[in-house]
Order: sequence, then structure tokens, then C-alpha cells
Amino acid sequence: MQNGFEGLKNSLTIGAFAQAARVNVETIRFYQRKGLLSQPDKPLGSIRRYGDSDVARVRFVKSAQQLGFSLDEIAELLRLHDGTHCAEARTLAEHKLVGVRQKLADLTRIESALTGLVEQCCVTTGNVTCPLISALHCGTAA
Amino acid sequence: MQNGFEGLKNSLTIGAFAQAARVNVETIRFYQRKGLLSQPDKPLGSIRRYGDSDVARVRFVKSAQQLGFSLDEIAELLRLHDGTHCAEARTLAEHKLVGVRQKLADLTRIESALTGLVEQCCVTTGNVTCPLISALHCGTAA
DNA sequence: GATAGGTCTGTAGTCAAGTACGGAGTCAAG
DNA sequence: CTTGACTCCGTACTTGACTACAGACCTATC
Repeated sequence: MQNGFEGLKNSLTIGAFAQAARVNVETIRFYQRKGLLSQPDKPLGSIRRYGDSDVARVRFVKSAQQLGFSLDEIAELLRLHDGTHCAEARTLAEHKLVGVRQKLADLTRIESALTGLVEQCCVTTGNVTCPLISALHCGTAA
Repeated sequence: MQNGFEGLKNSLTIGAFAQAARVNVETIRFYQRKGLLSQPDKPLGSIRRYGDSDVARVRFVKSAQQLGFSLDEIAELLRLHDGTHCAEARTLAEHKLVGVRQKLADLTRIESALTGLVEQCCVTTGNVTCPLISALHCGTAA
């Protein structure tokens, strides 16, 4: 619909694709079943090929997972990106943004708590309010 | 060893504790089995009681999970906090800090990508480099 | 043209993180 | 001193996210 030159770029077999994305082949198939990744239609009784954008998509999934997003949430993010319905996407993005900012705040608190721990490690003795635990206290109400 | 007044504070039964920490009772027991939470010894053939610090600990676990830490990693963080071995803790904290900062960077990129999406939603047409996916691109090499 | 190695499809197994449940014990109220 | 709600302990089930495998099919190489 949009790129007639895909034959040139989509040159990876599923094995090479998986390797490039640093995941298992089975993971690719799993993501396809989950709808996170579409199955390119295979050229007439042959083998499917994949391209760089597929690799990027998988890497996005893995990175987002590291940040605590579930596959379902990531699917939403990707649907956003695939931009089917604009108004809906916008609402969704705004919604996600709230969660992301919450995470940012929590992580920032953890970061300074850890920094604090590293710095004043061994200095304090039997303090009741640990910086690490109190770091997440504010994010706790909700 | 450190606080003779705990009887006053550790007043929660496991049910009340779970409610306060907004988790299932079974989750508490599960965390105890995993060593994330210690079982207070029960006063002579009776029932165990829990206090505010236990609640804080569980909330910390849940919040850290939201940020993509596994229970094993959280156990490490908590061991840090419990401060058994100082030099070791410091090293561990420094190590964690690297991961946390990586996450912060990734999240920040996602945040601005989402903000961008919300703002210029509908404006772009068929752009190849989606801000959302490219947001995590840099965090990808490792 | 056979054979080794990768693909395809479906189904089954694994691991982390819970969640549920059965049966015995405890406790507070009536 | 019994009844109902809760605790304790162990074991079993569930869910999310893979991971492995069986058996049939392509395909490049000798």
C-alpha cells in the first residue's frame, strides 16, 4: 500500500530476524499469535521474510517490558503507533502518559535513594526510615 | 534487639496486614516463603502480628514490580536496605543504579514520544520512523 | 535426488508470580 | 462451650510470557 520496495528490505528469514532482534524464533511466533507482530504473507507457497522495522518492533517490545509494561499494554502502545484511529489513539496516549510519569517519579525516587545508599552506606546505624523503602512511599497511595 | 515497644505497633493480623498493603493474604505468605518478608515469631502458640514497616515493605515490593524489577531483584534491593554486609551492599547498589538509570533514560524517551504523539497526533502521515518505537532504539544496544 | 538444515503449524511443557483450597488450630462473642 | 471468622500450613491450580517439540514441508548443496 505504501512501499513497493519492500522486497529489497524484507530479506530476513525468521531465523535471521530472531537473531537480529536477539530473541528466540519461538518468541517471534508467539508475538505473532498475540497480534504484536503481523505475519507477512508468504510469496506463493514459500517462506516468509522480515525487515528492519520488524526488528525495531521486537526490540521495542523487549525494552518496554523491562520498564514493567505487560505485553497487553505494549500491544496498546503499538496500536497507538500503528495509528488506526486517531482520536482514540490520542486518548490512549494521554492515559499511558499518566502511568509513565508515575513510573518516572518512582524511578527517580529509587535512583536518589540508591545514590544515597551508596554515599552514606555504613554511616547510619539502625535508622528506622530507610531511604530505599521511603523512596516509593509517595507513589504508594492510589 | 532494638525496639521493645513493638507490641504496641505490631497489631495487625495477617488479614488486616494484607488489606493495608492492598494484596492478597496468600501473597503475604508467598513473600514470606520467598524470603522477601520475615515471619514474626508468634507469641506462644498463638497468631502472628504485623506492623507498619511490614506494610511499607510490601508496598515497596509492589511498586518496584511496576518498574520492571523481578522479585529476585527486589529481594536484593531489600537485602541492601536490611544492611547486613556493607561493602557488598554498596557494590550491589552501584550495580542497580546503572540499571535504574538506563530505565530512567528509556522511560524519559517514551514519555516525550507519547507527549509528541498526543500533540501531533493526526498531523503526520505515514512517517516511517515512529517516535514511539525510535524512543527505545537507543536503549536497545547492549 | 537425497540429505541436512531451516520453516511452518499446532500442541505441550516451563518458570515466575501469584491464587485457591483443604483440614486443623485459635480466638472472640454469644 | 459452641459457633463463625480468621489463622496456619501444605499442596495444587492459574496466568503471563515464553520455550520446546513433533511431524510435515521447503530449499540449497553435494
